[in-house]
Amino acid sequence: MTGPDGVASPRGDWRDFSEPAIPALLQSALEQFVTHGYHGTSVRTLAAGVGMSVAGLYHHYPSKQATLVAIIESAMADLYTRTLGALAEAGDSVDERLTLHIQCLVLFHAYRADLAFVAASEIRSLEPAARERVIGQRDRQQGVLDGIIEDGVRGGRFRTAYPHDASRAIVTMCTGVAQWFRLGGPLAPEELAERYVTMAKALLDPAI
Amino acid sequence: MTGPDGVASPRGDWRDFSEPAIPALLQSALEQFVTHGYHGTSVRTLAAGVGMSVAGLYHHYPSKQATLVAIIESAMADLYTRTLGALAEAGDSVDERLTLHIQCLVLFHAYRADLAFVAASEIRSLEPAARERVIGQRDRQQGVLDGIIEDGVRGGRFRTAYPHDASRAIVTMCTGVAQWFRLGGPLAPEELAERYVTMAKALLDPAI
Amino acid sequence: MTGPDGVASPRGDWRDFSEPAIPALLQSALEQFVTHGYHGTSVRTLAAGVGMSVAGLYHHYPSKQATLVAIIESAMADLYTRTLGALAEAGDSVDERLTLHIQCLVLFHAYRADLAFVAASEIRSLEPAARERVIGQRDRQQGVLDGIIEDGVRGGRFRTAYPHDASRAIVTMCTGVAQWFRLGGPLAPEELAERYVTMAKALLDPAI
Amino acid sequence: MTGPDGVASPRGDWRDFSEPAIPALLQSALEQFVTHGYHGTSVRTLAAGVGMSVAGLYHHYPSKQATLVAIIESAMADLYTRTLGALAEAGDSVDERLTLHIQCLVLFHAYRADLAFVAASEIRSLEPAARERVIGQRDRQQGVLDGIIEDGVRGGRFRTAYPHDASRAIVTMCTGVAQWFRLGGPLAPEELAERYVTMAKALLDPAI
DNA sequence: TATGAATGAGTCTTCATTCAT
DNA sequence: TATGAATGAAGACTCATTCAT
Repeated sequence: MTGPDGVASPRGDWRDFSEPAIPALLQSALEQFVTHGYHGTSVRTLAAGVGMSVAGLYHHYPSKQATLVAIIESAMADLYTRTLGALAEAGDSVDERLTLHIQCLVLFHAYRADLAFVAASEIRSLEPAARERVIGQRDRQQGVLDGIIEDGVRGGRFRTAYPHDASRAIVTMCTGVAQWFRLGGPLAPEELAERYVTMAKALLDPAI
Repeated sequence: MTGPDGVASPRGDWRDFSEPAIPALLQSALEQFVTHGYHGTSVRTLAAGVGMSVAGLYHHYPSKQATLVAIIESAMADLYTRTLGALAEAGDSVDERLTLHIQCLVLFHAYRADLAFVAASEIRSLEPAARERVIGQRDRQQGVLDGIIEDGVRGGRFRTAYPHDASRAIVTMCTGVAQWFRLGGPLAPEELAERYVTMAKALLDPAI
Repeated sequence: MTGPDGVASPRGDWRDFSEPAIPALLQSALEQFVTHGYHGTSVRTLAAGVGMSVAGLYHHYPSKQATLVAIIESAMADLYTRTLGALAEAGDSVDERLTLHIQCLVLFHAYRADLAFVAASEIRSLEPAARERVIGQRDRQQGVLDGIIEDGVRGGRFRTAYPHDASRAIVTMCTGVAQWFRLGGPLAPEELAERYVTMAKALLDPAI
Repeated sequence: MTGPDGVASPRGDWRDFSEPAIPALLQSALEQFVTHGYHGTSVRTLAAGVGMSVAGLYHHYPSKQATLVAIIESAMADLYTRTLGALAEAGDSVDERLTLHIQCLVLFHAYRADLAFVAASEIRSLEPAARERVIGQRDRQQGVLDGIIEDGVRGGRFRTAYPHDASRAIVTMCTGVAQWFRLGGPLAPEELAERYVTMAKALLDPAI
């Protein structure tokens, strides 16, 4: 994604996580959802988390459910936009597409661990309409790696005998980053992403 | 309990999932926890799920929390017991230890997907005492693969440059099986386990 | 009350508190009613108090209410029987009737403090039929002192200007013994009774 | 607040019971506690008593227990403040101190019978922290009469041979007023108080 | 915008009681 | 007698939400 002048803009770069992903109120809600889950969080503690009255909170969001929807849809949109950015940068090379896509996945799940975690774990707490929408977005997102691997297998670049299982395994291990990675630890997200690229490639291309 | 060949195996075969893991009441609770989460499940629906009155449920478990504790601790114990069985069977070979341990992990997360899922996702819903206990068990379980990989790297069997990240990635992809695998699908757990063994080995031993 | 041979018998003597007033089960219930009140005591703790199952308790008393009725009616009957014994012993002298009746009241509220306390404080917890019965017994009991004092005033023995208030004050201070007196303390019930006789007489016969 | 003569009395006159002692919500709760006891009263009837929903009640008090605490502590504080007022008015004379203190006790237990009754009978229903606090206040209150009587005996004004028992008896008969006195009956609290002063003095100063 | 007060429906849990064994 | 298992009703309390101000 490029800014109006055609120069890669911070806001549009899929590697840039300097801007907060969601407004402060949702960020506070997100932290509570991570810790106690959606159903384990009450509107009262949500309001307390932003130093607001309960009624005041309802001036920003019409319901507790609406905050969850806003959080999850923002997460899905953010990741998908970054994914498109990575793919655009990669061009046609399967190898480059895999590399940048894995990097994109790992960076997102490392920098936006909370957001990614809730977006995955609280889909079940969405009311039907939003749930279906989000499930569609999730499948579309999942399909990206499937497509890359299928292309790579067809083109002889990857030798895996079960591309679909490999894709699942790779997605799972990348999204799993959100469960344990903490910013400020010994490893920067970018280094971790490099390692995951290496592991994914090895996994797709077993020695025999 | 005896194995298929009549040889006594004191604690059951680690590959055997024919016996139900938990009593019917907990099984019913488990299914609701999977679908709606612990906090999203009420004792009313819990009781209805086993065709019992609410008060009747309290005759068997002193609290809703107690059912969660029973479920999670049973899961942790079951997996660890199987892990010990697999390691015992593997003997000293690093290769065999890795192979059987991965098989054990995948079989458990495929056959006991619900149990494994709740044991991982609802630790946060445990009250402090049980939570600490379970976290200890989880870390002990995690340490098993760490140990195998460290041994393999030391002995030259694996060439990975970051054994700890590789261990995390492998554990994550194996436990991730619980999120999507369904019994009765195209692939038997045993076949899936084979594939994961292959992928794990490739991941630990990249071409370069 | 005299035994079959006409000799004053321990069991019939209004001064004798050697026999337990109520069976063990009721005694245990009584203690809980004193500590937590009738509504603050559950059938489960009642059963636990006598080392019995809940269902077992229902073989002895048909309901929780029945234990309260048994306790209170036994208290009322015990006190009234003793009162009759004291009056019979006193004969016609107003002075002697007052003396022995006060002694009887104080001894009962000292020796049977728990019983007297619950009989007074839990009348409100009785269901209507038993409540009315007990209120009748209480009023009859109260009337005894009223009668003595009226006689004494009429006969010029007491100079109080408001016999009814004096009667209330004396009854109140005697029954109040149950709230603070403990057996085994520095004063024996019999000594206390002597003192209360003196105080009651002074109260009924002010200097001017 | 000013007395009838226009002289400022910082905390109100100890003889003045024209102001309600507690807010309407607590007054309603108080009446139910008198009739059914604390444990015999449910939050549902508590709410119904003030024409409010259960949840509405929790907007004002965080728990049922909190209403009991508020009631009892308000009773203890009210009585003690009045007691200090009476003592201040009495000056150094033992006779005057006794007179005004008895008057204060009787007026309080006549005008605030319900409050006094619950404050005495439901101490056992307080949770430990509040219970200890209230017991301390009760003992302090009890100590006032003990002190006056000790002074009177030491100074030769009272001839009782057992001042401590006499004090207990007097306190019991004064607090007992709350059990039977009803406003609007044949006797005004002030008249009753006069009579109790006379009886207490007689009791403390027996003819021989 | 913001909030204190309010609420119907729901939460988990305990109640007194019953009954088959 | 005795009891483990069970239950409908009620217990205290919290829920997400509304609304007058």
